[in-house]
Amino acid sequence: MLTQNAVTATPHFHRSFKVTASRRPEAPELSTPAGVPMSFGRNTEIYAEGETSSYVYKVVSGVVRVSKLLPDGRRQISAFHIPGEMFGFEADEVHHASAEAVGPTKVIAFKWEGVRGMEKQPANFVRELLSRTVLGLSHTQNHLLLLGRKNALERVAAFLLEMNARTGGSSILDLAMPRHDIADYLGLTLETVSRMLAELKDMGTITLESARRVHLLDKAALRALGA
Amino acid sequence: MLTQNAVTATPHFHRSFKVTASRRPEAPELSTPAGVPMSFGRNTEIYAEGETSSYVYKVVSGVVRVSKLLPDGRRQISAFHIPGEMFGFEADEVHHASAEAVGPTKVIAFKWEGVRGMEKQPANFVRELLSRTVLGLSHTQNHLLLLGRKNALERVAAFLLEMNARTGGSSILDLAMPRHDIADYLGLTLETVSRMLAELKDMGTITLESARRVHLLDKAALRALGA
DNA sequence: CGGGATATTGACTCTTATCAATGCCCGTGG
DNA sequence: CCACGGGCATTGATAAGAGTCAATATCCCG
Repeated sequence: MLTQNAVTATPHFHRSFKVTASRRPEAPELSTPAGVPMSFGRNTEIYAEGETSSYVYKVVSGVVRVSKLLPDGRRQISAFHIPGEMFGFEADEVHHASAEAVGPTKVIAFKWEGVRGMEKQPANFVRELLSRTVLGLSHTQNHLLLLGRKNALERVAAFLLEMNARTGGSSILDLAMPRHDIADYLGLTLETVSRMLAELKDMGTITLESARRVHLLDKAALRALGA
Repeated sequence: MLTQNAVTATPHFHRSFKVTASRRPEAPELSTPAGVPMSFGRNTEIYAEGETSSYVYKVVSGVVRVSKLLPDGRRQISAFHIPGEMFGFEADEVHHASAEAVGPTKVIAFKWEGVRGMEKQPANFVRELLSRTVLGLSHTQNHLLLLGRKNALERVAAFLLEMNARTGGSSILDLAMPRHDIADYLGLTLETVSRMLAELKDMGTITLESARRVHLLDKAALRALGA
C-alpha cells in the first residue's frame, strides 16, 4: 500500500550521479494528522527547492539530507535527519530547500499547507511542530558557528560527536552517508574530510574500521576539538 | 517608565570593548501579549547564552545582533534584527545564543516561557511566532549556504543585497554595524571585508560615501555575485 | 571474482588569515 | 573653531590552511 508508481526521480546533483533505485510515490490526498507512509530509494528526491509544499515529513527509517544548491552546483547540506525527526516545514507554500533520501528511507507524510492552514491542525500537533522548529533553529545556529568559525579538524570532530550523540552514543559510529555528503554538510571538500579523519586516527582519537564505520576511542579529545 | 536601574551590563566580547552607554532594564513581571518597552545602549547585552529565557523581543528601533561564541572567543553572528523583527525564541527555558544592541536600541519584550507555556498564549500570537520562526529557519539555511560555500566577494555582495532589501531597497545603504560585526556575520576577518568592499568599488558596482554608507551602483552585478 | 563507485594520499596552488603600519573620521576639550 | 585623541577602517607583506588536480587503493555489489 505504500509505493507504486515507479516514476524515475530526477535528483539534480551537482556532480553527475546515477540513481540506483528510484521510486517517487504520489502524495496522498488528505488525512490531516493521520500521516501516510512513503518509501524512497537511495539518492532519490523527496521534494525539491521551489516545489509546492503540502506536507511535513517524519523519518521512520533511513536518513534524509536537506540541502540547497548554488546555480553552479555548489551544495550546502543544512541537516541530516534520522528516524524520529521531522523536516519539510515552510512558512509559505514553497520549499526553500530540497530533501533527498541518503539510502533507502521510509517516512510518514503529514498534510501541512504552511502556517496559514495551522488552524485546521490539532493543537498538540502545532505545538510539536513549533517545538521542533525552534530546536531546529538552535541546531542551525550551532552549525553556523561551525561553518563560519571552526577549522577543518574541529568540524570533523564535531560531526563525529554530533552523529554519535544522535544515534545513541555507543563508541562505534556507523555513518550512513558518503564523504561527499559529509563534506557538503561541513563546508569542506571530501579530500579534506578524509585527511582530517586520517589525522584524528594518527592522533589516536579514532580508528576507522572501514570507511563508514568509525570507532570513537577518545570522545573527550574529540570534544576538546569540536568545542 | 522604562529604564532605570543602571546596572552596568557585562557583555563578553571576544576582543575587549568599552561599553559606552549601558543600562540593563529589569524585566517586567507579567503582561502576556501586552509587551513592555525596554531600551539598550550601544554594545549592551539584551540576553546572554545560557541565561534563563522568559521573553521574546520585537525590535522597535536600532539593530540587534544575535551571536554565539567559541570558548576561545571566535564569534559567529547568526542574524542582525532590524525594527519590526522578533528574536529570542527558544524551545526550552535557556537562551542558546546571546543578543546585543548594535547601537542605541528599543525593543518590546513579550512574556514567553518556552513552547511548553504556549497554551497560555493567544492563538494568533502563537501563529505569528511559528510563522516568524519558520521564516527565520529559511533565512538561516541561506546563511549556511553562504558560510559553507561562498567565497569572500560573494559573501560581501550578498550581505549588501540582503541589508538593502531589508531596509527598503534604496540605492543608498547605511550600515548600522562596524566591519568587525559584518566579518563575524560573514565568517571572514574585518580586513577581508574591507578588501572585498574595495574590490567591489574597483569593479564599479559600489561607491563608499563613507565607511558606513554604501552607494549600490549596480545591483544586477551584485546579484550575479551574491547568487 | 570482477568492476565501478567511493575513499585515500600526494604535490601543488590559491584564497583568506595574520601581522603590522598607516590613514581617516568624529567627538571632545582647549 | 581648531587641534587632539581614539576607535575604526584601509592597505600591504607574508603565511597558513584548505582547495584542486591527479594517481592509486579499497570496498561493496552483482
